Amino acid sequence: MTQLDLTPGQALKLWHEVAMGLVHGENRDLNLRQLAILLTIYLETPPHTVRGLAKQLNVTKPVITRALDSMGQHKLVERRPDERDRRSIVIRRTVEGALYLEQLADLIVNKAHEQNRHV
Amino acid sequence: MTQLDLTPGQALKLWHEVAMGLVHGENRDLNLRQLAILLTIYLETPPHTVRGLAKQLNVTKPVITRALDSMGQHKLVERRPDERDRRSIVIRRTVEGALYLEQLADLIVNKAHEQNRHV
DNA sequence: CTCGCACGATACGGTAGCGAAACAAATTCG
DNA sequence: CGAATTTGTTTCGCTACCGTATCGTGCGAG
Repeated sequence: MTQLDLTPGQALKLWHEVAMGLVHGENRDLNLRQLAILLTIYLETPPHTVRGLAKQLNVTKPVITRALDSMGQHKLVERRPDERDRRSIVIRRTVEGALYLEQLADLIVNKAHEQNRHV
Repeated sequence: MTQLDLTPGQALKLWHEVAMGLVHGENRDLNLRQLAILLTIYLETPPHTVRGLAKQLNVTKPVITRALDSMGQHKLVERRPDERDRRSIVIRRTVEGALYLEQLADLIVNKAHEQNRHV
């Protein structure tokens, strides 16, 4: 398995490069909180609900609702009713969301590789 | 020199962990854009001016002015007049800003090391 | 000396996000 | 059944940012 060893300097530089890449791109949506929500949905084991996400991220429920609204408009996630308990909804992944995170991963990986050349 | 090799999965997981750390912890209201500005000031070679930062980040000048306002309130950066050209100002680093980024670097490094254990 | 230009700051109108509180609907429990 | 609880949403008042346009000041060419 690839070991992940970073010096503090490398860490900041990597974060800088990626942040610059996101800012440069048309990433005008998706705030840091919303990105954290999106990543939780895609990386943690389902099912995901509003209250569950609110608890994991230590934010209030309306924050999740609003994040789902905006991310739903971009089709990055999908809301489905929970058949077992109709008070709840289940947040599901979408093809578009997976693609979006794939691009983010590529950005990070590429910036990390760039550092190897420059150092 | 430490090589920096990341799989896409590792990249997303790392970004997720760090984003969660920032969201969960006391986020200093620093926007992704503002963080990019702060990192540019600390990682790129000085001197830094409003117009220069605006160009590097591909944003308008008021964005820089406002970011300097809020970061200045937190003492993360400092404005100084440019003696050679009094129309310009020079943005300088502060002890508090360096400390803040040091903590950010630690967060990233720690999350990266945690991944080695879990994988 | 004057006029145009460059620099950073500000005004303005608009959008989006926030927390607290109130809300409707579904479930649970007495 | 009916009351209390849970779940997600909405409302309300507020703050933070944004981009465009404009301003005040300092510089510099003519």
